[in-house]
Amino acid sequence: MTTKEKIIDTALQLFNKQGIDPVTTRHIAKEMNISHGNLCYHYSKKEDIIGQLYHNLVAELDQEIAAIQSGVPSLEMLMQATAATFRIQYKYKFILQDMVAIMRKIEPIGQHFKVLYQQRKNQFRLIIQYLLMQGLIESEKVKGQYDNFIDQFYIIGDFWVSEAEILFDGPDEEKLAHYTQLAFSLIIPYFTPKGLEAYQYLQKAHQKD
Amino acid sequence: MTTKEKIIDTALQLFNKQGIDPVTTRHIAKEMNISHGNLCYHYSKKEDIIGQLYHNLVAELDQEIAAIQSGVPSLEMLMQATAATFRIQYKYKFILQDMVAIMRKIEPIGQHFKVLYQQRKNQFRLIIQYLLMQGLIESEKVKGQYDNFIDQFYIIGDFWVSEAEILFDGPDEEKLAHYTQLAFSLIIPYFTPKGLEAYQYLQKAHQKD
DNA sequence: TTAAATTTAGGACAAATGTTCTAAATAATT
DNA sequence: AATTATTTAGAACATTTGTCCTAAATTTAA
Repeated sequence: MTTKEKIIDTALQLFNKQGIDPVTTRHIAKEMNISHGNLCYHYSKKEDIIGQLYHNLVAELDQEIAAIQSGVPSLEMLMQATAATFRIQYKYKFILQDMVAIMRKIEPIGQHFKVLYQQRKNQFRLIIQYLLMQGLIESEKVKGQYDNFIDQFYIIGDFWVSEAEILFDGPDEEKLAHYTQLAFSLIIPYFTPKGLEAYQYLQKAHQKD
Repeated sequence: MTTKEKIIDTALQLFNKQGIDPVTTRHIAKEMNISHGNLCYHYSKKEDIIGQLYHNLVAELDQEIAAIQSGVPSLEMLMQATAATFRIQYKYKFILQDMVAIMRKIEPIGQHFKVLYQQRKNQFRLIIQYLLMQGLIESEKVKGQYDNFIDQFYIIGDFWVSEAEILFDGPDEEKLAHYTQLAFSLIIPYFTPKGLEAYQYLQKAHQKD
């Protein structure tokens, strides 16, 4: 691993543990036993490190989603995509926990996130349409209901890490499983009997892993 | 207004606009045209100011909720409580936007929030029971469904301000109305036909205001 | 009115932070 | 083997921040 990579790695650990505010470039350098000057040679500003980490987060998400979406859309695909997304988000949890502060400090990230959000929303719309066509979820009781649903899903998807940091005591794997299930269960009340059956089947299959 | 009150007032404005990190005690003092020494006489530490503001948030929430809950439980009550809560949360939005950072910086707040969360959850459980008894919402399709629902509701309730800061362009009142509706609409898929009717009636009544 | 308490202004000081610079050490290239 | 480029360490510097102190000004109480 190059020094540059190790800086990113160490910074991620420290940011995740303490948040961006109390972690300085000097702390990162000390943690990995290199000089402060050396660290500044690679990343002269803390913002550059955060920017790189945000870039890595997005890259990992893109890669994972692309891999999953290469298959046929299905309920299982949605579950897998959710689980994969949550796992990656948790890996970079400081970004979501300090989201507003980061967006204010580094404007381009805020802009990018906005675009990304629209893309994700459109992707989700396609999946909803698929689930409707397959008769797995009911048609809208109220106009715009599924648009609301998507917004709700993404708020929880972006901020469960913050809520978990404050409220959840327990190992990371349990935390991840709990909140993945919590978010995904948003869809349950929309299921048709057929959809519910498919969901419960997948749940059982997943528990065997 | 005493100097002490004005400090709290000014700090709230600055924190809401810029977040806690970039706002220093000197900025607050300068903003209100008093000396830095004077400000430190009243609040020697930034944490004390944040603590006071958190205290005020909780006090306002308690007061509002108590007033609303003095009446008979109803769907309208739940809507009013949601709207009132969201309004107060938005007034102190920096607390929710910088939640994780604040909890880490000031541990007692984190502890208090945990307790508060359990209280709110229990209150909500009572309301759910009431709505069930009145036949306004369906009984659980899946065990633990309404517990999940409450958790989902509170994640959105706590973090819509963060999402809105990044994604929503528009005046505060619209923002507030949009996210209040978004959170409340979580309950729609659980409505019985009777519940849906009651909801739509209340929606219309509310739009006339 | 006088004495005491409170409030205010301004400065002092150490510690921390972001940033830049220089020179040594190491690696790569010719 | 020589030289060029890259990487590293360490120091230096201005700024900022939290904290404390003193003395003046103002208000309150006796």
